[in-house]
Amino acid sequence: MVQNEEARPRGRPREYDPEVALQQAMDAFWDTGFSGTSLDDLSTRTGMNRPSLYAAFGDKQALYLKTLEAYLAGRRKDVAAALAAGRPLRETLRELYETVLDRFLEGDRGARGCYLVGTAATEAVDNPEVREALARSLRELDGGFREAFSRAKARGELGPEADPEALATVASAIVYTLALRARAGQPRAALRKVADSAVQLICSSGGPTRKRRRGR
Amino acid sequence: MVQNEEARPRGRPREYDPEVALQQAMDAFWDTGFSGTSLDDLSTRTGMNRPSLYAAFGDKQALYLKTLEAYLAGRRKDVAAALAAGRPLRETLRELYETVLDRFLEGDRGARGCYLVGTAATEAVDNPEVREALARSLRELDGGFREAFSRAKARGELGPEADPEALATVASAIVYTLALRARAGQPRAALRKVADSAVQLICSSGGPTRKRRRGR
DNA sequence: TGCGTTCTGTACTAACTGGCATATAATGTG
DNA sequence: CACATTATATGCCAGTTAGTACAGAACGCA
Repeated sequence: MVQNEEARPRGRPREYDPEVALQQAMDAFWDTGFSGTSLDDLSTRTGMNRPSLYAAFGDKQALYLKTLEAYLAGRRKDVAAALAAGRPLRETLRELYETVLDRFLEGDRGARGCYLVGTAATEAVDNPEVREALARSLRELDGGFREAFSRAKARGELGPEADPEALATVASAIVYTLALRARAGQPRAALRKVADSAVQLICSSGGPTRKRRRGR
Repeated sequence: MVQNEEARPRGRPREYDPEVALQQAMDAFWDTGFSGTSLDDLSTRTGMNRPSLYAAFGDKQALYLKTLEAYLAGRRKDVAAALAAGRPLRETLRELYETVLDRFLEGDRGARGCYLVGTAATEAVDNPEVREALARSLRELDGGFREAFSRAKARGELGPEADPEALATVASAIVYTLALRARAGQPRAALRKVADSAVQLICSSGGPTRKRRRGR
């Protein structure tokens, strides 16, 4: 993955891996939010001292924005992978929500939900850059779902009256409610039930389907 | 409304109204979150100096928890009022979401969404009391919707296959997605479309209804 | 070996944080 | 009026905050 083995830099080598450190900084923000996380916390969690943090990522806000972008890139990949596979809609949705739940429930100090819902939402009123990142992320998820539902409708998995855009807003709303519920401490079984209910409602909408779901 | 005009206290009278001050403190937290709001901010917004704040509400965390409870009480009233009225389900839901949107879109510094989603969610990982308040609030909204859907099903407004619990989780998910979208800066028209889509999906679920919606 | 380069470690700053001690102002009561 | 009572106003505190200056350490290169 390193693009050039022999192009090593001149001076003293880093003692940290920038990608790992960024992930550790994200973990810190994820637990306590942007305002609630101090540079000391970040320093401890990353193992980097403050001057190194500044040299690598800029000030606290720049670091936070970088963690946001990294999170978005990761989620974008997850969602695209789940939605792109050509499996039945019902299975696709169920797997997507399960993947999302894995992410929302991990964390040493308890479930933390979605990074955006848990940290960016709070900052969004006061900070236009964070608000824009949040808005962009919402648009992306909506768009991904909308396309998936369009394709499913074209394949006959959804009835002729199904509205891909409407279904997409519901499908993404389920992601956010899972994020919130996870952060509120609801157990995985309860969250799975929420997701299954939504899948059922979505997949049986829009009138009779051209072909029944397989095995039935 | 004052319970006894002649039972006035002995010493120097207050220069603030506790209810108004609590609302102003809530506005401050609403914009910048718990950690992002300092006692100086709270002092400025309420017009009270710090010793008065402490005498009236306790420390910062106690004050925040009091604003949470006040918010919950207000929303509880809103939701109960909207869901209790014996009107058709479709109208009831539409009005409920419109009421919720009014609340989410107000604010001097831009739309702020739901107070819980915008502030309590961030604090919930680190603070068990906040997490519990958040969890309680989610349960209450779920319960309110579930009862409303049960009644609607009994009245024949929902098909026999409709699952009130499943519909309730979707209906409340819409509230949270509206909160998030509002805080991300989406305009009212977009939010209304989200709400309308969800109402349509919910109200046409569960198979054919016994009686058609009025005028049709 | 000496030198330029890049990173790390320590220590510092000025501002801000939540919280409180103390003094004073405004009321009712005797 | 003096006094108890309840509030406000000023100013202080020790701890923390984000950010940085500076010295030294670890490398490549000549």
